[in-house]
Amino acid sequence: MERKSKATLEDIARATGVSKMTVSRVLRGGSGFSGETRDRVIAAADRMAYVPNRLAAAFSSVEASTLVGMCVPRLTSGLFGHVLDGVDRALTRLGYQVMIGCNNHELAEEEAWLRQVVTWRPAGVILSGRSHTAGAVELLQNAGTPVVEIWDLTTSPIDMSVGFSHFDCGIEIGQFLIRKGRRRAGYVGASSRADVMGQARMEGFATALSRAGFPLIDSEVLLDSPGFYAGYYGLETLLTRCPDLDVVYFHNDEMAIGGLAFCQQRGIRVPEDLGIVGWGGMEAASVLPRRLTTTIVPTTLIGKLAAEALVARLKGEPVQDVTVIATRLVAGETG
Amino acid sequence: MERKSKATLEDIARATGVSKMTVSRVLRGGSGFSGETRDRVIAAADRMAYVPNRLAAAFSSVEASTLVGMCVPRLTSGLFGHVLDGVDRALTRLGYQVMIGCNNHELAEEEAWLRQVVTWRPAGVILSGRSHTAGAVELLQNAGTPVVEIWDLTTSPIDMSVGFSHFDCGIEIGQFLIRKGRRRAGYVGASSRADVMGQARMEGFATALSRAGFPLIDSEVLLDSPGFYAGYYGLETLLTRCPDLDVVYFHNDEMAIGGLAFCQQRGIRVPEDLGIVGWGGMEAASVLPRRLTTTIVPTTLIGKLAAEALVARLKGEPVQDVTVIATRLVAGETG
DNA sequence: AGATCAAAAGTTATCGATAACAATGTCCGA
DNA sequence: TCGGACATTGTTATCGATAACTTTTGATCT
Repeated sequence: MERKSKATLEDIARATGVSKMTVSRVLRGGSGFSGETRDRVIAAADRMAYVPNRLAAAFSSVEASTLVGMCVPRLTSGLFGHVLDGVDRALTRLGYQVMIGCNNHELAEEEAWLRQVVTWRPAGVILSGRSHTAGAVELLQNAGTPVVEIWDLTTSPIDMSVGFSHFDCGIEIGQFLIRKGRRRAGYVGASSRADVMGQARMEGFATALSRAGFPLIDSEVLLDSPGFYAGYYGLETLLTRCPDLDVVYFHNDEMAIGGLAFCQQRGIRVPEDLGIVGWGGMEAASVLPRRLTTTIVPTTLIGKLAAEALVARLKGEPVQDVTVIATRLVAGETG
Repeated sequence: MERKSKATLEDIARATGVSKMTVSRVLRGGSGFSGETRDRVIAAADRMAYVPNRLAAAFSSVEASTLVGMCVPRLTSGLFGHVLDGVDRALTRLGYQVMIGCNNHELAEEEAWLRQVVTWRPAGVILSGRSHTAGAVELLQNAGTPVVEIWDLTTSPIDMSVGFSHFDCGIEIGQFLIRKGRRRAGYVGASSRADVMGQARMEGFATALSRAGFPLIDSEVLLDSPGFYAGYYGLETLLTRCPDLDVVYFHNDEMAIGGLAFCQQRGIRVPEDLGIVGWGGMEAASVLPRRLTTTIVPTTLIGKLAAEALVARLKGEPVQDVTVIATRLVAGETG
């Protein structure tokens, strides 16, 4: 497979009898040329199957980059798939390209990814979470590009932040369950060391319960990926230790569905014998026989707003540093 | 936020007292320098927080690009999330960066994405599916970069292919159901116009049934995204027309689970009254009360092999053009 | 008609790296 | 001690676009 077409601005310029600067101006659609030249240039570019070289463009002028880096904790998570989709749609529409990365919930991997990404001199970067290594922060500050931290709200972002408080999600669910009369609550999670967000939800949950006078009885946090199996076996382990819990809050919906499966298996009635509460708002959850009690996170919206904030900053438009996203508690039938 | 560090090879060269070519050689880890120079250069680069400019590198020599474009039909699909993960892990490990795109199952959107991607002069491109617009194919041939088409097997790839036959998946399920004694089968799908792969599975399914003498009774293909709701309502519609079906094959697992939910709602016993069969191998499916009958696709593996094939070609190593991936029929308890 | 000014087009320098080639220097055997 | 082989280093040109500046053209107005 050999590169056939390799027309450059120069070639088009020669073919049209103008200078390559004029060609550049025409193709970027600015001003400084007559209608007649424009037509001739465009016709020539078309005929010669001209493919612009954005490498050269981005290289010659920092502002010309249309590359945005986006790093998520996991690519296989349903939630982040939607975030990514929101980002990608918005950025594609606005003429940008997305370079992805996945940090597996490890800050060090995020930094490693960033070190690669900044070599491409991206126009901006979107990160998930508000915790980063010192090296990562320094790298970004030196790069001088706009940065949006999403998902986990921070009031003192590196640059901009679009997200919500995981702690508050936990608080809200805790208060809700107390109102529903639950008194003996447990928590089942699963995460790598560095997952501060699930941790924050659990802490919010525990805080709300304590304030109400019925503290969290026990929790089981597996060092595993937070999926269906972890929910199933996590609940089993927790109930073995504390058989008399009356509600369990899970790290996410996948795990809660695993928990539901365990209950069904053991003949534990939900919600009569045990309440099951998830988090995140997974599509699957809505067609379960009983609607899952959970918190819905507007994932696509977060992605979209993050992308738009980034582009606004790039264009020099005013942007608010912190965008708070509202999550929605769905009462469901399992809590 | 201002760009602070902007050290270039030139700066390091000056600081070290060598030429920038020598610095370039050291930092790329080739040969042609003494151990002493290497240490001094590396120390200087470190001290000056040197960030290589891959834009300049890729620009000056075509081989230097470590950028790979990857286009999937949907970013929110669980299956493609895993494919993407497989690709990303493999490419990251090998020192490449991934630029993503999403075509929403529309060939025209794939071409539009490609037009943007090739301007970055990527080292290679991974596409999903084997159908592409004429413009897209021409673009790729002119670009002269390696291309891997994944997911849907083609024996005459643009360049390389890693995938499996959707038609054969349908055949296999059809034969399986006939062996199990099913005689009155239906199909429920959902897709955009251009989704040839779901179409291929249905055709394989219908072919197997016809060969056995019990042709496909009816099918319902919604113009909707192939999710839980589409499965639920698609089955409802199909059963209204043909109440006496004894098995239904769904476009994918999500839809099959929607179908299961409908059965549960209506008191239809599965698999006694009606068999429910999915496709794809969704994690969630494995913790359902009854294990879903489905075909498991090794998504991550496909991504990994596609990435590795691409890199092998880039390094000039021998690569087989077509890699056939085995899918696995899981008998389950719902078929 | 000449002055004025804006639009249209051209010129030159530059971004930061790499390729290709040239120029040293060093060591060793003949 | 000479010369070749090889390792080390330097020089020059180049990739394709854009920024900033200059020149030309043409229209308008007094």
